[in-house]
Amino acid sequence: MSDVRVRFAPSPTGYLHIGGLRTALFNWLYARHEGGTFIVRIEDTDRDRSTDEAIDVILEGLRWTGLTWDEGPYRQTDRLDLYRQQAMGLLERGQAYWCICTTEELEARRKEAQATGQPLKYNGQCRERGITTPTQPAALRFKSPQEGETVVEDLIKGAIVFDNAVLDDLIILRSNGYPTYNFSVVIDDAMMGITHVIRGDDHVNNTPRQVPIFSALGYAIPKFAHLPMILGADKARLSKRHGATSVLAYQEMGYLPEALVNYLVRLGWSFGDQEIFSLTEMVEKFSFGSVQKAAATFNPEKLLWLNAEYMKQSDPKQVAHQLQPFLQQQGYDPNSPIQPQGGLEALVPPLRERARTLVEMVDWSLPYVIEPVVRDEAATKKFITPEIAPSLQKFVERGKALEPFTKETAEQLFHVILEEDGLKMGNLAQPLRVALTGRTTSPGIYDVMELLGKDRSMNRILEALQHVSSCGIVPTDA
RNA sequence: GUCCCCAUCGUCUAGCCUGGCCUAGGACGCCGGCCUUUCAAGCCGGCAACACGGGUUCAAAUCCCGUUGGGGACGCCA
Repeated sequence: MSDVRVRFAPSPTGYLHIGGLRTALFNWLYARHEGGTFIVRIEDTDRDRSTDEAIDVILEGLRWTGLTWDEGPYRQTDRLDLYRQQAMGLLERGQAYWCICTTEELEARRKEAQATGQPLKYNGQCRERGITTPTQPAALRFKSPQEGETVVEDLIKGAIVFDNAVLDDLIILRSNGYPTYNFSVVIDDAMMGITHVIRGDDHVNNTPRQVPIFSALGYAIPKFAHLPMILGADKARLSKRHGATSVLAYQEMGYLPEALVNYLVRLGWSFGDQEIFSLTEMVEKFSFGSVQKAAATFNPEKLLWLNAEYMKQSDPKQVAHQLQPFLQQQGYDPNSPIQPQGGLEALVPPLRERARTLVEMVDWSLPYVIEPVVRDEAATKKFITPEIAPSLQKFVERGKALEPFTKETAEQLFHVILEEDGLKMGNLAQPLRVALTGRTTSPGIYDVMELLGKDRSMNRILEALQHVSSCGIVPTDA
């Protein structure tokens, strides 16, 4: 194992979203590529917005996509003493100071600065006050360097130069005693020996604020890699407005985790013209050098295509397994005798040519797993006609005697009847399809019959013929 | 407003670092055709981009500068 240590550090204020998952993925890929350690750390220092439910959901999302972690999940709220201790050290060494400006004052100043077009920067009012023992609520601020420049050597974007004059004296300890993000992240990255900070590029501007804290504390500065953002179709940062952004929502919509991950890795990373990568391949081929600098737009159509590709390439048994819970939601009972011939996995090869998600596949599956079949009225009326009824009748009579009843023997019978009755393929196939499945679209009818088996196939045709007889058009003794 | 980042088909991208092989390649989507018992799938073909302006050079998508456009950040959020 190499000494590379990376972390995914979500804040548990909501679900795991697409952007977060992509960040986690790139951390994971780099860790695995280098044989390093992937750490999960929950940044829950915002005690108003953090919830345990959110932690569960985030971890569940990570598990679903197979991004296994080696250490953690650590929680920052378990480490509060550590941050306070480090903050006090800074205070003692004169690298931090108490600030008694109230939130209201700060807010008012910000508003005014905004209105007059001034920089929205803390004015340093308390910097020289030298408050040693505050008698009112006070926050601790870090004395940021105000001269010179800070250069961040980003692994993706290259060197980024910041004039230190733009740096705020940022709050590191809130008046409630909790550390703020920019402080706890530094302490943890340092103490956990993080070697590479891989995060969204909405954090680039935080980097020059964090670097001086590492230095003030005497810690080594990690390497940074800032990933481009993922945008919605309107080019705005991906958010709820853009529809589903929760990772688990994709699970519910019937996406395969491997497909989602594959889609996400290609949002910002590429390897020549290759589109499809197994997890192993991604790990092997990943490098920061081929990570895009520009933001990417999330394209649900391409995700759909990839998902369809994965369903086609996966082991049918595996797909059937993933399909089952979705089917059960629609009333399928795995213990019922009503099963496709060959089991659920026999359904997968014909249906995956027609479905792009597991949810779509469920709809195609219904005729084979639910009795009685749901019949489309219009289709039945149109195709199950008095004219074709005798041929269907004949199909049943002879079909009953077929042994074995397979798609091959069904096909033979079909052709015999075509010839005898002088019919074209379409004349008989479409009525048969409607009789068997209740709908006008399905896999090839021989496949359908094999999936249904002899008894159910014959019964379905008979049921359909009832429709003709109940209309009183032709008598039938079926 | 200030700071930072970015810029190849509608979208994801290859090419850029190490200028000529680029008449700019692939993929999604779209359009057309083939196949065909329906719907798909599959196969074949088509439309479609180097943001703009200046340099540098024999030669620029590739290097430099500027403009424009887009994104991000500016919290006692993370």
